Amino acid sequence: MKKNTLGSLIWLRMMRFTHESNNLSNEFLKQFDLTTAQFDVLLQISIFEPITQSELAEKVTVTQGGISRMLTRLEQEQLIARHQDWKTKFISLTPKGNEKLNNAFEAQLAFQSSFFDETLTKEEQKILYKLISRVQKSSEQRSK
Amino acid sequence: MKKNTLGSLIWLRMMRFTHESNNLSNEFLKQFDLTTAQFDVLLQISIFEPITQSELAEKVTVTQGGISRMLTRLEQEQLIARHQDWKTKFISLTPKGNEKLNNAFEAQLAFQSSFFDETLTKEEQKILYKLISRVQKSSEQRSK
DNA sequence: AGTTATCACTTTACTACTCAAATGATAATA
DNA sequence: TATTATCATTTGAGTAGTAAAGTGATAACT
Repeated sequence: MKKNTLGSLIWLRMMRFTHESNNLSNEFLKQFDLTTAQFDVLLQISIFEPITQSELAEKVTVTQGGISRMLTRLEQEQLIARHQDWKTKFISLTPKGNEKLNNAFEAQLAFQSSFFDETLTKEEQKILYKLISRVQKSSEQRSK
Repeated sequence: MKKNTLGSLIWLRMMRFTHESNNLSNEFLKQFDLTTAQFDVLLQISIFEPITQSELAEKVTVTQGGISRMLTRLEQEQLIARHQDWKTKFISLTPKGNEKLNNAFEAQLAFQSSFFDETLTKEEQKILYKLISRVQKSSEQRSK
């Protein structure tokens, strides 16, 4: 019988949770005709616009190529605009994109929160946030 | 300025962390010629063998179709065997698969653990495990 | 006995990602 | 002014996942 470490158990639970909740979130966002990834990207743009593609790629942990294709789709749907300045393309939300994000925003945040509100007290959530933040920041460092 | 909820902040951190650490893990497992998903599947098989494909699919949160392809690949590399009994295929590790898993096992668990050992005390890890377990179990319920 | 239902698994068509080579606009150099 | 370098973005080829239709072996009716 193989012996697990505490860390590996945490790792497994987190992987399962993010996978399951990502699926549920995709299902949920269908009503707004969005995917979880698209919501994430639109939200980041709304916070940081105007932002370049490479900066955006880094924020959402997708490769350059991935972002390029993703934005092409979002541009086709007229949710974002790319304004080229020399070699850099600055991304911003169109009014339509902004409206779509605003429509989905509250519902999606409530949806995300529900996973934690259902099972944890406010105090526990604060603790969880502190712990996971430390872990995430250190893995972010490692990724470079 | 949009207002985040605590839950949505936790959600984002977790998504980022699992994505980053999954990438790092894939990189790490290259030395064993495995992906994170394959390691996960081989480990589940070693624990539950003989196991059917649908049971396995549920354990690793991949669809039936996904598992079917994945196992076809693993079978081609002779890491697993499928033994058909009526309509059900029972999956088990081959000696080669078992050896490969054993080779990678300790290193991979140490690797997974390192994310938490680096930043959290043993006590904090226990707390994190308890909290994330509760959250994951409830999302698992919802997935059905 | 012949038809229909069931059920685990496979396959098709599609999507979205990856890496790495190509593109294209400008800057720097000769 | 022609050539080369730079660098953000795009694109080509490949991989791995999904949903849903298809397959095939057996069970269960009529």
